[in-house]
Amino acid sequence: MATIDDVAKAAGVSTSTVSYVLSGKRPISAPTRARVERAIEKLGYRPHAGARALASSRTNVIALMAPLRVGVSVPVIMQFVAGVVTRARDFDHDVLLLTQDDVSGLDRVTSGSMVDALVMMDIEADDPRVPLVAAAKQPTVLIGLPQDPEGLSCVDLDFEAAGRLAVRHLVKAGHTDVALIGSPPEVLRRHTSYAERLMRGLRDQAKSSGVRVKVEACDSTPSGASEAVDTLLATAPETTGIIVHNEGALPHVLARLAERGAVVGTDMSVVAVCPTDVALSQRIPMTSIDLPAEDIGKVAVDMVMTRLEGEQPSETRLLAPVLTERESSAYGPAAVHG
Amino acid sequence: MATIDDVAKAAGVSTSTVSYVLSGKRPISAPTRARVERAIEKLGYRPHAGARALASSRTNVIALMAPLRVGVSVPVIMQFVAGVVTRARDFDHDVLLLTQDDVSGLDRVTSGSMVDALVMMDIEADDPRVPLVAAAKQPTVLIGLPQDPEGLSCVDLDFEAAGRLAVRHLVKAGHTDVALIGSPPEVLRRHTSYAERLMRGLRDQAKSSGVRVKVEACDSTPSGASEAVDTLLATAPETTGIIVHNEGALPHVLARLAERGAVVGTDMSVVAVCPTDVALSQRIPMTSIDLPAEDIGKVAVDMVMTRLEGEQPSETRLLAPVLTERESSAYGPAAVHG
DNA sequence: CACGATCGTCGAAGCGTTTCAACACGCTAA
DNA sequence: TTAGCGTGTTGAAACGCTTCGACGATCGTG
Repeated sequence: MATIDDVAKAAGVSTSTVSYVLSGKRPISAPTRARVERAIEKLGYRPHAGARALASSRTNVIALMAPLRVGVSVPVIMQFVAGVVTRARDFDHDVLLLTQDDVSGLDRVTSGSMVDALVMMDIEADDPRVPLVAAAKQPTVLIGLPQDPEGLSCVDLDFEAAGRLAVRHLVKAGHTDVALIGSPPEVLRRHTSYAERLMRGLRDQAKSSGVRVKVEACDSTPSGASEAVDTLLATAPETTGIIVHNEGALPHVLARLAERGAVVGTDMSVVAVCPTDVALSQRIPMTSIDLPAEDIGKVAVDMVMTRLEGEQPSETRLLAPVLTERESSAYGPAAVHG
Repeated sequence: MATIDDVAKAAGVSTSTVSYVLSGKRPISAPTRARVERAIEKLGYRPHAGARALASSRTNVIALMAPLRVGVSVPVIMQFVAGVVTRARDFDHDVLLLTQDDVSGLDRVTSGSMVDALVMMDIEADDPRVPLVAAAKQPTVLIGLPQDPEGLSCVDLDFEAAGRLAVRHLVKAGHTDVALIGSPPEVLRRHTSYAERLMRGLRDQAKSSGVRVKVEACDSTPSGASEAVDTLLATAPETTGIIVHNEGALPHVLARLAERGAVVGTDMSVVAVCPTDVALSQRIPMTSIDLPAEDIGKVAVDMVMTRLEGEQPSETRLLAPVLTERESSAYGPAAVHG
């Protein structure tokens, strides 16, 4: 491999000049720049990442810690990841992938100066990783909201607003008895904050709109979904509007409703909280509140880069929810009869 | 951050001694080792990754190029990725994530010495990336089979054997008219080799078993699946055994079959080629040929590590398919009537 | 016309490791 | 007694880059 010295020799300049051509940190005359660039081209020169990291204490790599196995809906994760990776490239950074359970990886990549910054997904209310990265010298952005962000930046969909929005939509359509089919019990047990935030918004809005609301946890399996639907229909038979916040269970919820003879879009309005493409790939196009996973990933990178260049203060950004009406929701009984 | 010199000073030895304690490349007496280890502990010392890479030309990072967006079933991709990442950790390596479309990333990470080796997923028959990595100094393992591996190692499920196995299973159950609902047209157009290999095995076995076989491409959408089922039932109404090799379409294929009045497991036998957990999360547990994505990812890392330590020759490993009988396949007409 | 800025370039000192050659020491063997 | 050997340790030279301070040349300004 050619080194910067080779390039300098070939171009008839000093190594520092080559370095400044590359980094643009000092003015270089046009002819010199041209000669250097030609030499780089000819030799196929690439700076050695390690050497660069050593000299500049910048790696141009960010770490992304993602839940690679557990229940959390896989397509959603992929979209986050895709957003992070593509946006990172826009900033000329690469992405080192860490798994959620590899907690020691945090120390490894931060203390070892392997990365310039971190992005962590799927944050729990009392996440043990938060204090670790808060102590690191690298800036970190959390996707999700911990109880105590400890000066870290956070970004997420505003699930509380999403809960309110979903209920308002159903109320406006005349429904008076609504329900949530939500996350799996283990997610709730971990106090993953998005689940709780959605419920809070839901309940607030239901209260102020004067409608009844029933909440069911739901495993992301066919049987889990069936069970949730069955108990819902048994314990709150007057329900005509359902909010589903569980991508994995969604198809099975719809299937079970069909089996039970409820026609979604007519007898029963269903609003999903999920990425748009998931909403569109169901048996009928779902009215949904978009979970803009890829955007969130991108915003996370934007935030991390901002903190990397200036000593910006930390911030929390909650993206406003957007509801798109499709074929799974319709006017409910009160509106019909009223 | 503490450096190796700080450790050396604290332990009262030279820096090289500390280095040898860390790497184990030279014998160190027990007492010295103990002193050094204590110093490391006390100072919370971590070697600087960049410095290490510069001096040793080893980064302890491997690159993984994964298709982060397109049609290929997302859960399957995740399993590959999970397999690669966890196995890499077993070898004390981290994973740098590249997206499939970022072809220039290959040159960046190889020429820039950012990684020790590469793993590339979703290889097409005439993949433009193959010559690139073949020219790199880092060893590479391909998940999938290109037309010309150019001395690179490959690993994949033996899809040809899987095709034969699926047909044999259906034939043994008495079916005489079988069909494949396969990959989306765009996958076929790209000549992604697994699709073609499965079809080859399928046709071979059908021929030698004397059964008829019909092949339908299929988009991974509800409508695509419905269409495929409809044309199949229209053009080959005598079909009683279906092989589905399309994770995304699978649920919709089953749904459409149900709508059309075909009872899967009784009127119609269906064999899926997909990861076990996908097979199990359908409306009924599917008879399936497992696509051991996580294992394949792990094997890929094993192979890449082998090539990293010795100058092993390249090899191609095709994993033998395993069929597990569940509730979606049953004895067909010939067996029943015969 | 002399003065200080500004521009473009250079030399050299790091950055924190690994690793090679060398050496000190205590043995054994001759 | 000495040569030779293995064991454990060391000093110093890379590794390839960035960046600081310095310097000559060119410029505008009073």
